[in-house]
Amino acid sequence: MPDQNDLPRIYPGRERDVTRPVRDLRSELNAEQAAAATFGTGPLLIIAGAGTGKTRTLTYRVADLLQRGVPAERILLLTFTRRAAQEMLSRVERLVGSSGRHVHGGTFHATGHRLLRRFGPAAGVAGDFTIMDQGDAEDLMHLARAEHAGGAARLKRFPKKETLHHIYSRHVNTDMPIAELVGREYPLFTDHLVAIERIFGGYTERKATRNLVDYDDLLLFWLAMLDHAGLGAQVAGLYDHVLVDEYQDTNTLQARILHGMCRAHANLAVVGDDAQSVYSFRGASFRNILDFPRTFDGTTIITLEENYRSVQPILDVSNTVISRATERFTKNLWTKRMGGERPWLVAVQDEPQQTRFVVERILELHEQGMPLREMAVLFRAGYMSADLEVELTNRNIPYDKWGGLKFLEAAHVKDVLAFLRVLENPRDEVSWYRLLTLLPGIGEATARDLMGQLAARGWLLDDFGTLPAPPRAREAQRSLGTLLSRLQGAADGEGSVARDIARIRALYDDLLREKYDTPEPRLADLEQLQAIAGGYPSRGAFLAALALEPPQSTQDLGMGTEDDETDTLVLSTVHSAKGKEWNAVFLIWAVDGWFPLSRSIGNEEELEEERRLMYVAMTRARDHLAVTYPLNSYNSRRSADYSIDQLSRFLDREVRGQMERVVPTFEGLPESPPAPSAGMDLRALMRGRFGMGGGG
DNA sequence: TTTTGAAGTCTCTCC
DNA sequence: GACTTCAAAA
Repeated sequence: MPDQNDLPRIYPGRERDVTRPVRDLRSELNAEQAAAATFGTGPLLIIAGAGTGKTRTLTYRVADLLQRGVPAERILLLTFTRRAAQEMLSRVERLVGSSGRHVHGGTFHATGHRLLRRFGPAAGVAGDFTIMDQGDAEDLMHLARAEHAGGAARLKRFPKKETLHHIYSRHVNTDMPIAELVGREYPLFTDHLVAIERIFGGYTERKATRNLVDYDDLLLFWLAMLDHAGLGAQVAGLYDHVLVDEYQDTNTLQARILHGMCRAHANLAVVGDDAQSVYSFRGASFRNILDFPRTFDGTTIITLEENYRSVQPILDVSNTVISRATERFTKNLWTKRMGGERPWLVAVQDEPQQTRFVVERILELHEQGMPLREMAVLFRAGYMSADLEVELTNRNIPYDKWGGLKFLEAAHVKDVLAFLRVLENPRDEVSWYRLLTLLPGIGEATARDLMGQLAARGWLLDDFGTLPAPPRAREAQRSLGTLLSRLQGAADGEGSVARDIARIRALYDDLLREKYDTPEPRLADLEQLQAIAGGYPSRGAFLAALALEPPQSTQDLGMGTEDDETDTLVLSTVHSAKGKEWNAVFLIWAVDGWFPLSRSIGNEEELEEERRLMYVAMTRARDHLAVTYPLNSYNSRRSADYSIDQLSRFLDREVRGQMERVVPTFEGLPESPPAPSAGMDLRALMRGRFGMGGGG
């Protein structure tokens, strides 16, 4: 591992090396950071703006605790993503040496999972439960809906499984009564409240009898364990210090868990920035961070405002954008990084030109010596990078995409995993449903009927082959039955999961080839899945890891290789980019309806969240920021039309005044389609703008 | 009654 | 471009 900070390792082992002086961590931080890092005991709230050294402060606090003699395994560090946890723990390790390795760190969900595996059996939760991801949970909700909706589901205006799951999850995470939630967010469905609650009851019941656990349950059971008469004290007694990153993205359920975990000592340090709260769809509320001092008596508040990341012009624009927020609590950021380039506001004609501008500017910066890994292209939603990805591939520019549609969400990958999951948990109804409907001649109704019979017989895998399937499905049923029985008997061990997948594919690949015209990319996905599986000792370990730590990007699938070695451009949704920084950032599709997304327009709260999201996007940049907006876009709804697009409403007159307007010319590149005659001369819109400046 | 094919309807963010 | 809904076919 590269020791970038070339810091001496003070703690080679668990014992402090008394021959070396204790490192003065204060000297490496500013006054506020140092106060936070070396703060003693009791609740601590650190309000930290973008780029103010939030991670650094938290990392140093962990190091300071270790230096003060707190055993590493008595420290719990909760982060929002697994990426953040890994990064912080490796920084701690660089700072204090290998003792940092024993700090417990991870996401709330991963930590809840670990505790549930360990303590669940004592609280009546079977230890071999299967974790459902969101898609699985929605599928189970679909089954519950089919059973419990009654006549209501036949109506047009009845919530879909995704909506039901969303309502359920919000209810669980925020404590808001279902009636209030539905009334507030889905007034259309208030007539169906009784049916909705009945479905939720059925969903919960199904989870229990099928030994399934959804993401929310990982938190719910954690809280339940804390409230448990026998276990509570044991679980709460695991840690002496709890630290939480991105506190503005926690919800009330998580706050209650923290309250329970720290009830004996109140040694809870949280870091957050209300201006970067962008996960309200998950039940998070930036009010949570405001309520912190009220929830935890005697809270000390420390505010970090000096930004070490961005040059002043980038900070100016970001500050102006966020200053329009109707409610905010942190102050403006400032920096000593004076000078620097003003952010570019780039008007392009259409998507192909936007793509071309981004690619050429990236190549230009790259030729000037900036590594690709120091640049990122950000966008509001995963699908918005499609055109760019094609072009990057054509030009052989390596990139790594974060966020957006994930590998594991692809139907064919889920299909193969369903085989493994049924083997691991024969009661896993969601996976049975997938497998059964895969067979010819078996649809939803027959699948439900067969599952009913399977349940009646006690979910024995070997019974599957004897079930009365329709004649068309007989042959496929027999081969599936044989396969499952055979795999069930196979032993775990080195490479066993990859071997299982190979056997599954012997059956499944043919189905795949029949189903799709071009099965090759999907077959390649399965190839990769098989390769990843090679690194796990058992099906259970593999499945749990996939649910909680999904490969974050297409590159991550390349297995354990350190990404630092390869120079790769990052494409990312703004959400996935949070907490990261790059030398040059391109924000594409800064168009009203795209950013902010049109569905948020008209809803004040959602619009505010979009604004914060824009702020997050801009503050990722250190030296260069370019915001691009196509003047017109191909509108798929009315495919013959181009629409004239508006620049994002967040880039108002004052913001634009702080930016450098740029219109790329693309001389000698005639492939670009001419502007369509939409009744308006688009070039007229561009008139009065500056030429492409600053470029070299 | 159940499955399948075709037209129609949206399209997000993450553990 | 993926998924739901509707209508016809088995």
